Amino acid sequence: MGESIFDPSRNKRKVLIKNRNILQTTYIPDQLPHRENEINNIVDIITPSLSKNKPSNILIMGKTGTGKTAVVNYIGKELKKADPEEENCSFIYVNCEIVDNPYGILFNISNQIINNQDNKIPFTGWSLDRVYETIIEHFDKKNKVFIIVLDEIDRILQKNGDEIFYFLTTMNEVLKESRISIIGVTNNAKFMDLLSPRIKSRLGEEKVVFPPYNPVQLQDILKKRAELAFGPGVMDEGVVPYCAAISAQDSGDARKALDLLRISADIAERNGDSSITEAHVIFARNRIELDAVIEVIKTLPVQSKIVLRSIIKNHEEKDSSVITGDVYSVYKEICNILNYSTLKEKRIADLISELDMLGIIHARVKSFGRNGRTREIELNINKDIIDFVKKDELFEPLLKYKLGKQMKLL
DNA sequence: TGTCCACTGGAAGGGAGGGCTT
DNA sequence: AAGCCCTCCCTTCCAGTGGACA
Repeated sequence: MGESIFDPSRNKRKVLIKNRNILQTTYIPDQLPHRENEINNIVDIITPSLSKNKPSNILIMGKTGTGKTAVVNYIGKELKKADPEEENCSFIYVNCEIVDNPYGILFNISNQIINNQDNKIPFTGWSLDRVYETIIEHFDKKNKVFIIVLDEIDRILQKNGDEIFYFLTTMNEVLKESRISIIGVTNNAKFMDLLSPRIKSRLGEEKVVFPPYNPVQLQDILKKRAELAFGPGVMDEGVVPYCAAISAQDSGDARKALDLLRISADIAERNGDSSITEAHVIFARNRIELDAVIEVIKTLPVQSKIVLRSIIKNHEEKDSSVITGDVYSVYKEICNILNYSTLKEKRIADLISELDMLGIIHARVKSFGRNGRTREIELNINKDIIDFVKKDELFEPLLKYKLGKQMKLL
């Protein structure tokens, strides 16, 4: 019997994280420090639901990492405590970042209210009208209040307009027994302005704004979580204040602060270090930034990758401004070499805008006078990430072609 | 002062691909 | 099998535009 490769002595790692779960951003803590006002506010508004009365619709606004989602889910949990059998009200949560089309949202809602397999709505195939009517039927059967949370609600608007909101907010006029109430959650301060007037007033009956956490509050939040997640003496004193300071600088985002703490702990653990130090935090900060961008790039559709590759090529070959037209001509050549179909100019212009929104590039519209008006495109990623893009196996054929040398336009 | 460039930004529509219904 | 429906990706069309240049 030989030695197993899983020899215990090989694992010199010291366990620093007692309860990893608590540091995840999906974790709903029992207490949400510094959000008491917001919680009270919302509870006041939706309390009538416990006696089957329809609460006002609410729009929750606040920057990312200000605890909106956590608060909403916390309230959902508490609501269930107050009404365990869901006799008077049910809480439905939909994340519109994941499902961002009308059918998907209605499908998602229906899944949470229909428990009988046979009556389920299929995930595609039906007309919206039929889905809508079926949902109403099911709502009405239950005779209670449904509180529907639409998290990241602005995502729907971007792609689909506001028809779906009209659907939802006018449902009460058709419902006989039940009532529904919408809680919209958004980090887009201009969301309201983008809605048509008839929907604006319905959706925003009540507004609750979540201000960013200040450094002291952030520190407090981190400290409470850290106490639960780590054993005693595992963390240097300066770590929490440091994480808080960094995150406060980057706009008071508690999620980022928590990530920072978790990744720092991970790094320390993996290193076999016996405690978490500020050095780990610095390390973690760099890694988070890098990982986030790389993840985005990895998951880019092929055509977008080719566009990005074209932009990089342009920057390597040109001293002057890189504009949409430049990108397009290189894009076409790359497509030819790789044997991919070439999309039209308009589509590429749109893909460039998307890369801009993802933060991978900066593309701003600029007029070059007689030379027209178009986008001036800058890269917004560092050398390491550029290399990462170039090494994508998708672009392997380019190596043989000495791309650029033969390009007429460059 | 007007012209004109190289697009932008918005809208509308096609068609492939998912799947339901009859 | 034929007919619907919804979504996604893409094309086509077009009016609009900031500013260098004549």
